[in-house]
Amino acid sequence: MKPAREEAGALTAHDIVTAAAAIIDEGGPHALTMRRVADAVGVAVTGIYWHVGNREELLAAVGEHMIARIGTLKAVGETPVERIASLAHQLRDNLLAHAHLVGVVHQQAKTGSMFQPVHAAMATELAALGHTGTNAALALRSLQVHVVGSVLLERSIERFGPRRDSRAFDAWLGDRSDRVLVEAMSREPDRDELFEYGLQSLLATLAASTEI
Amino acid sequence: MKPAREEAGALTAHDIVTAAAAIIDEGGPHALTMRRVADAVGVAVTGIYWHVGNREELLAAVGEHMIARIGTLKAVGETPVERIASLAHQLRDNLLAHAHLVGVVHQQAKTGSMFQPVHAAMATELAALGHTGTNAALALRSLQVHVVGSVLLERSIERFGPRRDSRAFDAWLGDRSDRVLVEAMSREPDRDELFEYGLQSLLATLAASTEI
DNA sequence: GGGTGAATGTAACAGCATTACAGAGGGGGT
DNA sequence: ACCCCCTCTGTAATGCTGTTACATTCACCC
Repeated sequence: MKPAREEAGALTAHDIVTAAAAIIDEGGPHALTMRRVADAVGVAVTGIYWHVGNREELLAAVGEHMIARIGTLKAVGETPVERIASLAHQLRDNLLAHAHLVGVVHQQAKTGSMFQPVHAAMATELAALGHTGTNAALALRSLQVHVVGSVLLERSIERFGPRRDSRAFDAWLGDRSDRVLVEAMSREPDRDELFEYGLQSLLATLAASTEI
Repeated sequence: MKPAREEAGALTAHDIVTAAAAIIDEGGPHALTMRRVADAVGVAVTGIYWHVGNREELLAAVGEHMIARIGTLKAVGETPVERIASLAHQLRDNLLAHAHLVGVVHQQAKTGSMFQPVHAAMATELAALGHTGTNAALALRSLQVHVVGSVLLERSIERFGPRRDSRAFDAWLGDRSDRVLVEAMSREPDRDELFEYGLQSLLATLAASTEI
């Protein structure tokens, strides 16, 4: 019998992985079902198992795919601090574009691999600031925590939409005088501003400890 | 017919929620099955639905349970900065004890409610530092991002154990001279040290902007 | 006793991951 | 030409999941 999928006779594992990545991209890992992947590539479920083995292995392959897609970023700016900041921003933008896939990579404890090129680039700038060895490693990891943490936090908020918790505002009203603070906390936060604040804090301590 | 569960004739929603929280605590949200909850409290599956309605509603109730359990923390220390740091540490310890439940709360976008008491306590200290209004709100949220981000990152690492990615080390070897940095990055990070580094960075910027 | 509503159990449905098994198709050996 | 083996795909089944329609028990009130 003629196979259902007309063109491109051979079904490759790569096709499956890209289809799976697309499904996860819109709908999260929860939406990734083997049946759906099979339908997407036009094949029976068992074909998926033949090529990728498992759902877990499929997720692992999707993670590798994501890691490869990050690619190399280019540091821009005059000072080392500016260049580090530019790397962090580029990375964040890249990750936010595929926030669900970041979660997949992270759940496989492969975040380190994903960050490796950026770490290498940042290490150069850190060395210019006088940070090397374990000191530089700590700084790199702190930057990583901040970027990944921000992206992961943003992801799950998106998922549920801006469903504000009404009690928050009321509870704050029982507080003391700072009306502006209360009102600011009851609004949606500006995520870019938040990311920038933490990033600048880290960069400031880096610059400060240089001068010692 | 006599019901299977002998003691405590009345099955309350509270029993179900605590059982569900226990299941999630060891095994993550993935392990929360309606049938498993039913077995845990010694009742048929439909009993669960009668009391809590839904799996989603059950998760929401577990989230509320977790929020209530955080309780009020007590700031200790001489300076406002020390007191804020103590609050952050206490909160982190509390959350780490139930890291899976933090994920549940966060996925319901109710992290704000969970943080409300801590925010109130921190706001007092921030005011002592001269931070009020939108400025203080930004600082509070940055602290929240750091604490929650750290806990969430730690959670998924735990889940998969210390499965180091072998390529990371090899890739770094192709780099330039800093052997100490390479070796430090290939080791497991010290999470406490990492948390402290980011926290102190935030606190430093808080203290610095006071003096302006 | 009769009714009324809360609480529970039985049994079923659809969807999920996974797998045992049977084929189709092609290439190589004889 | 024939056969066999390897790669790949489909059919059908198993056991898990959430959820619900329905019947049943139990306690209380009139």
